[in-house]
Amino acid sequence: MSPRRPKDDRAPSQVDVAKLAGVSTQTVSRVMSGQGNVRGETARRVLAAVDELGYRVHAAAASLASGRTRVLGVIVVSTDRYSSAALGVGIQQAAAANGYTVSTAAVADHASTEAFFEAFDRLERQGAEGIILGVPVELESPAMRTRMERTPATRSERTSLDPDAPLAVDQRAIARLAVEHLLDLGHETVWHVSGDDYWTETQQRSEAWEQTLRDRGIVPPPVIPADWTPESGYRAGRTIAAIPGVTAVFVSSDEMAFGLIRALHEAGRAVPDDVSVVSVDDIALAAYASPALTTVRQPFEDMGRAAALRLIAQIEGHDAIGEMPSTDPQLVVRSSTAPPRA
Amino acid sequence: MSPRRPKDDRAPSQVDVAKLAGVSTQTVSRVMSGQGNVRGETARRVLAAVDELGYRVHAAAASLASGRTRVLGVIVVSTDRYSSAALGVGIQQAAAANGYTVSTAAVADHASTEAFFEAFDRLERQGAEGIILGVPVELESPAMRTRMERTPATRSERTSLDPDAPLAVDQRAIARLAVEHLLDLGHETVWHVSGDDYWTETQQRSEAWEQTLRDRGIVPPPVIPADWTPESGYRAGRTIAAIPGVTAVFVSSDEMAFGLIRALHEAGRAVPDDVSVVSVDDIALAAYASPALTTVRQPFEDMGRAAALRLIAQIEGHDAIGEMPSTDPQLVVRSSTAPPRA
DNA sequence: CAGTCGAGTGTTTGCGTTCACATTATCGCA
DNA sequence: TGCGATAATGTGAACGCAAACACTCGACTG
Repeated sequence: MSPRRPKDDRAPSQVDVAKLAGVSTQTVSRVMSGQGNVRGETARRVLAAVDELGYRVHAAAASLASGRTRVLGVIVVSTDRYSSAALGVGIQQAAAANGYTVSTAAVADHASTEAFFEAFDRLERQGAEGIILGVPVELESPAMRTRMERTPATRSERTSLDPDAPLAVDQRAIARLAVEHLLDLGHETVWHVSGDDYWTETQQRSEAWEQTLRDRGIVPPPVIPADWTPESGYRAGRTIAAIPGVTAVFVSSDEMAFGLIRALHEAGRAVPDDVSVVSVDDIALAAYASPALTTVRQPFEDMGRAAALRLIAQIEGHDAIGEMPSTDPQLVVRSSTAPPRA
Repeated sequence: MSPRRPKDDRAPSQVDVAKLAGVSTQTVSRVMSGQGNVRGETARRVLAAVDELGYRVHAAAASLASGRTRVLGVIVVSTDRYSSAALGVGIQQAAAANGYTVSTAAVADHASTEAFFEAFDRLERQGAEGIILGVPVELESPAMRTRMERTPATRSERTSLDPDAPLAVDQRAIARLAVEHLLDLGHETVWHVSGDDYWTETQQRSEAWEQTLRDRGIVPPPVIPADWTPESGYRAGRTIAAIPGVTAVFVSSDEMAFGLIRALHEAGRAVPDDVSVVSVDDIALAAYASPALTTVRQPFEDMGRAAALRLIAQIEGHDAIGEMPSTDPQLVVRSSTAPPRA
């Protein structure tokens, strides 16, 4: 049953298949790429030969001849962070569904621009026809511009290439949802633990948090900076625990919320009895925190899918592939929020 | 400053560089692949031309001519599970350090064998020179055998390519560490919430858990099955809460432990006062659970690194690249365990 | 001082495919 | 019954690079 190979141990080629099926290589090519214009009977003969020889298209050769690779590049932060993983799942799905392969390059969290470009170039050299940027990076530099001229790129959190394009997920809406929930519960003000400054999301959420407070005539307290990690959330929690009168906190990720709540508890502040906490993401563990996290869900998988579809559309020169998944943030109320103590 | 391109818009090729530098294409090739035997002065001239034209090696052409792609394939479960993400980080590192690119294919959690083979074939066609299997799969089938003859594959949890090779991380040691910790604390027996049956780890841990109990003359209670997700941990927790007299549980992942502990709390059983819990993995959030999880750490990143290095060594035909990262499991005692109530 | 070696460089060939075009079969319709 | 149109197939030439081999030249050997 093992496919018989040509005498030398080289893998069977189109020529071998053509010979066995009694057709030209061009016909084999047509059958393999499914581009029609082949009689059913002929196609069947070719397929039989393919099967017998165990032939498979040599991607490098095909790509050399056609100029296409059907490879999507992804640059991600080298981390086990939930958001990256979930984004990846969506990207993979969309890519596979459209016959693309995904090539990944990871860069350290606060990598230098050079490290980033290196990753970009590695993917480009590898033949990536488009690149999804899952890391915060300045698109306006000349170096980035020339690269993007050659190879289309898209940022996973944007709706288009244009650096001013609206975000795929409205980050301001996220902050507004969180802050208003807290305010509506009766809290007098809301403190904010932000994510890492390098990320666009961070700034947008901070601004919207501030704006929402001001809209209600509240003077915002200072932002407490952190960097997405649970450890940084813990540190922020200690800071907050030392400030008297804090009853509500908007923290920019669930992972930080875990650290924050732990620090609060250690300091004798109960959540939500003394302090209410709203975070962002709705990771799988959010529902199983103690208390279960009230959080604003970001549809990471959908974002990944959307980014991939966007890029594929651009590569192939049409406007859209199927419908873009909707990516509206959504407040999920659980047990980490409550009205302030009377 | 923008690199001048040849008149037609095609990307510059080796020929263009050769012409500009006044050498043969072969010399350009030698310079690009850094294989020496080129006079410093000549190399400099070539590099200058490369720079001026913005030339980059065309991977597909190079790979067609040389028969090498320097691509590593990875098949992972399409999930945001912590272990997969961390494994990926290690793989990326090792690959990049050795000049390899990583191509990923994701399959659903309980995908059919066909879906798996499809992913494998996609990577192979894409030119992967070796494939890391991050999913549980039967290596003994004929279909798998013929594939592995062509393309070396290794399972991320094993120490070598050999399907019977010992596990990279001693799963029995993990279970033993967990169970003995609980027993030494004074618990009379230890219940076990297992992971998904498809995974090798699951069976090994169950066996070692059982064995460790028997070695101390304890008859093991029935295993409570789960599937790695926090939800399944929660369900297992409800089951356990309904059983009187349970004081110690060994649960096969931190993520399940979150669910388990939540269910226990809801049922009025305190952790660790009423029930002690030891889990496995030591994910980033483990230290921030309430209570902080006592867990057996698995060095996922190192496992990923080791798998990649192993594969690269085999691809290149030498025995080892640098030292293999050590991958010993390690008990991390935090606050989810305590002696049984008097 | 002829012979040998090796570093540096060039020439030719082939990798396995697809593209553009040429050719041949097939069909419908007047 | 014949003619044009269209479908099915074949032919030759790239695609951009590295492998294999050939060549040149200076340095070193004995």
